[in-house]
Amino acid sequence: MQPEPKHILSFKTALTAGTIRAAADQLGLEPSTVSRNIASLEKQLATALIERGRKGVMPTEAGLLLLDYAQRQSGEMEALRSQLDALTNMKRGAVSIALGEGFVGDFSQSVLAKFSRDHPEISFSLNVGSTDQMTDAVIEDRAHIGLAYDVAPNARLNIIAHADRPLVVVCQKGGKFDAAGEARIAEFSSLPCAFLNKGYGVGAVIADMEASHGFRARAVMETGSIAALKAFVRSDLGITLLPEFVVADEIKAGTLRARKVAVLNFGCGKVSLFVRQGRRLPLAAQKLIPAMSRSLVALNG
Amino acid sequence: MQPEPKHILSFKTALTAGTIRAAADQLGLEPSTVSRNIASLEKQLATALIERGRKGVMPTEAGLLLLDYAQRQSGEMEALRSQLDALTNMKRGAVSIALGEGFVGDFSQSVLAKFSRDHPEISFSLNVGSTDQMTDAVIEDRAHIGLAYDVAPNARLNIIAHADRPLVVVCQKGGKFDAAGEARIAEFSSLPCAFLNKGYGVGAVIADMEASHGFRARAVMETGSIAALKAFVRSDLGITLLPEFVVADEIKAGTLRARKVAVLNFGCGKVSLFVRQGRRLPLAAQKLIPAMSRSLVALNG
DNA sequence: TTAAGCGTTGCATTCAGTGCAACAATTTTG
DNA sequence: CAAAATTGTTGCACTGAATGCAACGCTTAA
Repeated sequence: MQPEPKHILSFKTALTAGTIRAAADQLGLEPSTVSRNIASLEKQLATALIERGRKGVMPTEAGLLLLDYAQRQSGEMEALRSQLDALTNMKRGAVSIALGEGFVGDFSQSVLAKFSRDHPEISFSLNVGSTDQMTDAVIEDRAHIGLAYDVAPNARLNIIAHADRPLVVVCQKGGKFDAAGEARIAEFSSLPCAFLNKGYGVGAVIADMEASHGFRARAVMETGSIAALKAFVRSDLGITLLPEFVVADEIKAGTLRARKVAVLNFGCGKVSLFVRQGRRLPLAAQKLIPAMSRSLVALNG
Repeated sequence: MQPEPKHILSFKTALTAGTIRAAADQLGLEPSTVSRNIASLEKQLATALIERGRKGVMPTEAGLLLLDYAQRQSGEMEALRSQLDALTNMKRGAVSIALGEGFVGDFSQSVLAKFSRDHPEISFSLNVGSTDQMTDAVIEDRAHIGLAYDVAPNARLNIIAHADRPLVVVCQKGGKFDAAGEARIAEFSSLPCAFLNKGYGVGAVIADMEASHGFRARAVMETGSIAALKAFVRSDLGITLLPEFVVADEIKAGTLRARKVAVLNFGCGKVSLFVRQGRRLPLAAQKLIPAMSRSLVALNG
């Protein structure tokens, strides 16, 4: 076992003060207490630490060694406190985010980039994958914050904010499957489609739509990669269904076109920002969440 | 103030055990105690150290920092204990002395015997061998104090005292090689000689003499044992060269004769008392050194 | 819904740590 | 030369902090 800090303090003070009584005064204790503290230390270390003389106390060699140890330990403690301070003042910190596939480009280039500029000492850990994987990561505390599409209601998750982001038909602009105006459900059965897997929220929403609207899409490709979906469309092999913000860059660049589906509430998936129910988050995460939440609400408008 | 060791132990155990209850079992405490110990730590450091979850506890970032601190501190403590052990063993158990071969009889029967009577709680460890071995032993901290013949200058050694002890010719009194008066160099070439090895200071001095005075001794025996040299002479097989004090007992008993060499500064070797440069010696060694030094100075007279 | 397991809290108890006073030993002082 | 003063230490009564016990709130698994 380690020696008691009190004992070491008594020992240290006795040596710097020169006498046990002076140390007792300085510490606001009784000489007997200081004496016993040192004696306890000596018993624990099985060594004489001070030489008791007439004019006070002097350190033995072992005492000098212990003094050195105490000083070093004190330095370690100071370092720890400063590290801890840095942590609580958010001069440092690490936030782990579970991010749905589609958010990588959009979010890391807007919210996270800005937050990172404002708080350069905070580092991020991005965990990218399907909606199911993201919720699992948050539930099992592998990530502080989750952001995913169409998160299933879950008692263990606390949905902080959400935004309606319906699915839109995405096609190559000027390609074989390009068309103007709103898309009709019939197109899904006739045109070649590429979809995300079921584990992804987008895939789950599509499966729901098939069931509720009674159609069967002509799925020629199913993948876990949004990049693969984009490549599918860019190659003019068919169409896909995605939330519009996922392909915002391409639409702006004029390479892809997004068409709303002409059915009320079609693909009414939501983007959800969530944490684990009841989890106390680090300060860095607590500050990041409002920023992400605001950005999400902005998507609603 | 430093945190209590108990608290840190509770904290550390809780994290390694995974749950507070497991830690309580392991430490033989109640879960409440462990919980409170950690809470106290958190209060003192004003930081959350663990995340309380369903399946136990997990360290926060601050917790990881504290864990690192605890581990480092534990290492410091271990180092201190080992230093203390070494110190107490030196003090009460062993002042380690590296003793040149020739000093065994003389010194262990005078200085050491007296010192041992005055300080019965101190025991000695005598490391006997050649001069080179002795200096190495001191340099590498295998011995506290070294005493040897013809120690070469060495920046890592601190020569505390030295005494001129020229070599003398030693022969069997009344034997075939006995003679009166001073010895001449020519005798070394004509008479059978036994010498110490080069590693011994005596051997090195003899080799120097051969080079500087231009003769070649008729060495019929080279050994690392002074007892063997004495036996060589006692058996009347020839002569040897040794510092006089090595054979002081035999000369006093009248069995051997020592003759000075009739050449100025011949075999002007020195006996040196030395410690490692910059070494902080245990108290016992610090007390022994003056005694040995006095004895050495007495040899000069 | 029930059961089990987690960490936490309230309360009575205990024991280690503390203060007070007296003591032995030494130096300083009258 | 002896008394006073100052040193560190020890005996004893006491206080307060740490502990154990039991109950609680909460979450998860069956």
